[in-house]
Amino acid sequence: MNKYEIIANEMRNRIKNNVYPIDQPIPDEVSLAKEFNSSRMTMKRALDNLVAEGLLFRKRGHGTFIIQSAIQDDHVHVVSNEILGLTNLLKDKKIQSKVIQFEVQFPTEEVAAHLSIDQKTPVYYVVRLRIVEGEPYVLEKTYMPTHLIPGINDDVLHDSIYNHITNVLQLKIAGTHRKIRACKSDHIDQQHLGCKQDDPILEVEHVGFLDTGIPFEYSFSRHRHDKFVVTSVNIRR
Amino acid sequence: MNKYEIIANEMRNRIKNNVYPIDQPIPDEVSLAKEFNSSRMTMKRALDNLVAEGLLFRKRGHGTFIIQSAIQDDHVHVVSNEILGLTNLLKDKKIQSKVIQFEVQFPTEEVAAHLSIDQKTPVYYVVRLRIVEGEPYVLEKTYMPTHLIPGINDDVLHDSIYNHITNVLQLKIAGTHRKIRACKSDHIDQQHLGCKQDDPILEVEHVGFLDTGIPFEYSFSRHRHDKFVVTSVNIRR
DNA sequence: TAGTGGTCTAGACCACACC
DNA sequence: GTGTGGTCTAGACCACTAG
Repeated sequence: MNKYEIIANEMRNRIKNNVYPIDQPIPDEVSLAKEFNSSRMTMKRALDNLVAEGLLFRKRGHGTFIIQSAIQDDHVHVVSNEILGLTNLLKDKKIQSKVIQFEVQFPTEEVAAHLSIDQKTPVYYVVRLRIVEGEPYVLEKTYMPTHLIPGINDDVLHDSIYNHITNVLQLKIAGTHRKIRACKSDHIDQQHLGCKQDDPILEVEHVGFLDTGIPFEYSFSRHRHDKFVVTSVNIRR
Repeated sequence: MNKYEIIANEMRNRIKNNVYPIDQPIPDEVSLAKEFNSSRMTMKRALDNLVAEGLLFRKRGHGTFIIQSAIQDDHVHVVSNEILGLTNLLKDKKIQSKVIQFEVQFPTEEVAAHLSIDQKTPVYYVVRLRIVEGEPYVLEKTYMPTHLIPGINDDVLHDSIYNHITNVLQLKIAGTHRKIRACKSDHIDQQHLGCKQDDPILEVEHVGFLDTGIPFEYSFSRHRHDKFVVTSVNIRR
């Protein structure tokens, strides 16, 4: 654990436990740096993290303040935590996967473009229903270049593609680009997610890329509207 | 303009203009710092920004690489740019506002909690249809404590509440917390957004807070599903 | 082992807000 | 003016990767 993380954790606890008055600035950076026996840059970095979390706000020339509305609800960054795949995001829950479709295709122009490949490079097309604690949770449609992610089979699909990529193939996932939108549900959604005909879907379009910068996955995750919310925090700089 | 911003801009241009081979690491931080006549920390900070934008990725012990899929589409951070309100986000477009409802209420428990006030503190309740280039764009339902945001009237509502807050009241908006979800449209959505009965809605729940850390706005923005997408980029650290 | 990015330091000066 | 956060420096050491 780095020093700035240790300091950030301590400060987060203090703030949540009301050690600092909510309507006053917290102590200035120089004093805090002295208290934590760190340089001011390191102290600042710790506070930067809490600012990014939406817990603190800075007023240049004035001080660093607690965001009142942040203390009440414990908001979670779904967006930024979900890089690791569902199996790792919901570690404590029982997750099952039902494979609905699994084939090899030549990609459409759109899929090829998002994967940075040409249309003659074959891709896996996987449709899976992810079931969390016995409840249908999300329907995932995934395209992956076969040459990048070899060895996909039923065992992998029933477990976790992400674990296969990171543990078996020893590849490293670097990040994702996402688009979030609302859609009508189609009959496949209704059949597998158990939603009604007029229930909407929260769709997350997703490009995942490896630590080489190469995209390895282009997917559409279709969520029941009543079971999935994306949260985000934005602090002005 | 700060030095790290200048450097980031230059590097962004170089990357987008293919100055650096896409499958190779870009020059190392020490060399780049020397080239830009900066310290390594400042160089790193410039690159940090490009990493946050989803343009670059770092491999510790190896180098800094270009994310291939990032160069193709010019993805925009809707989430992080929208703090300033619709009028400022879509500056070049013609925006009209139709006031559908405007009253003063005692807040429900939920609204009071999100605004950090008690249920005896009156709030404005405003429902507005925002029309962009003549097309219905979003239906906004907004709660604001009357004592924090005084002087709301029809003129303000037809222009921009955000401009009233920042220019007239001279308050400073610090940031927002958001939740994004899909909903069914109700008859009010259908009537004003011109969507069909089975069209879904992309709803953004939103708490805005001032640079004092005090929440001033709790709102629900209901978007036509075919005209609004939220994008996000996530890079693992 | 050499080279890369990650962290941390101690100090400097600047920009801004309040008195 | 005084005190705050914002930026920047020059250098150090650590952690990781590749050959």
